[in-house]
Amino acid sequence: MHELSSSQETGLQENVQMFKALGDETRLRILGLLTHGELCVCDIMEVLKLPQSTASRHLAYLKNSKLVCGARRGKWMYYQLDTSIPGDSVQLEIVQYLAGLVEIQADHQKLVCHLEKKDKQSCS
Amino acid sequence: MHELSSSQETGLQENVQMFKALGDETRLRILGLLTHGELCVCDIMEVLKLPQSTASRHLAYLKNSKLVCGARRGKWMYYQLDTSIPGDSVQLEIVQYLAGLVEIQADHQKLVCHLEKKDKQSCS
DNA sequence: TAGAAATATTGACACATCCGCATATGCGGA
DNA sequence: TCCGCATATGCGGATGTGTCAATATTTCTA
Repeated sequence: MHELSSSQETGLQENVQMFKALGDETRLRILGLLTHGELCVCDIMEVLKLPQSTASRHLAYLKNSKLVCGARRGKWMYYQLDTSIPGDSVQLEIVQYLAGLVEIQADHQKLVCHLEKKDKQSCS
Repeated sequence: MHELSSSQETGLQENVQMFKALGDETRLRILGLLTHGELCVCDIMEVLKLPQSTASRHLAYLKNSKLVCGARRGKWMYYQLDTSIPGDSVQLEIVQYLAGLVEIQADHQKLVCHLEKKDKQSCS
């Protein structure tokens, strides 16, 4: 038995950190892309036209804020929305809300094109 | 007739601005207090122990980010959660989420005490 | 074990942001 | 119209943040 009320354990500071992470256009767009599923840094770089260090930095920031998580497979780091985010959390509500924004949808379209090109290359 | 998809009109930049506003502990606590209803700057100052200019600044920031709105009545400025926030919006979800955090609930308790004291003073 | 590819980190710069004092403004009452 | 209260704003200093180039690290492969 713990406290008697309040279901969530997250403190105010962690929420501040999360919102700070959300308070940047590039990071919102990255989150939007990750709605699509697991992506590696180079996908994000190319779709959003970011220099490598910038992409990597933002992903580290998002990871630090518990919004995304990453796993290395071989040379690649694959990032995705943090798998520990519960289905009924504000975090998820926010991400789904973002996915509805036109700018994010446009990015999503670019991502689809990018992934298709990538697939074709590895096939031919 | 406007666009064919996407119900909301808010652009990415406005959302960035909103999240920036949420990325500060003091502002989150102010929003928490405003869950209680309309408050004037001095209430917020006293409950959160903030210097006047700081309180006023944060309120201006929140107003600018469309999270709160204010109206002057006499010498006092009364702030409240922006009345144009729809009932099913992310903004409201976020504010309700905040209201569940222990730190915010503690502030709320302090506010209640503060308001009681204020009432007693004007009665006696 | 050397080298190449993918990613992370560091360093420097510009710029935004927070804070609180001091001051300005808006408003009501004398 | 002058004063005082509630609030807003200008300003300077300290700190935080985003960006990108350069460099370090990790991992695979030869």
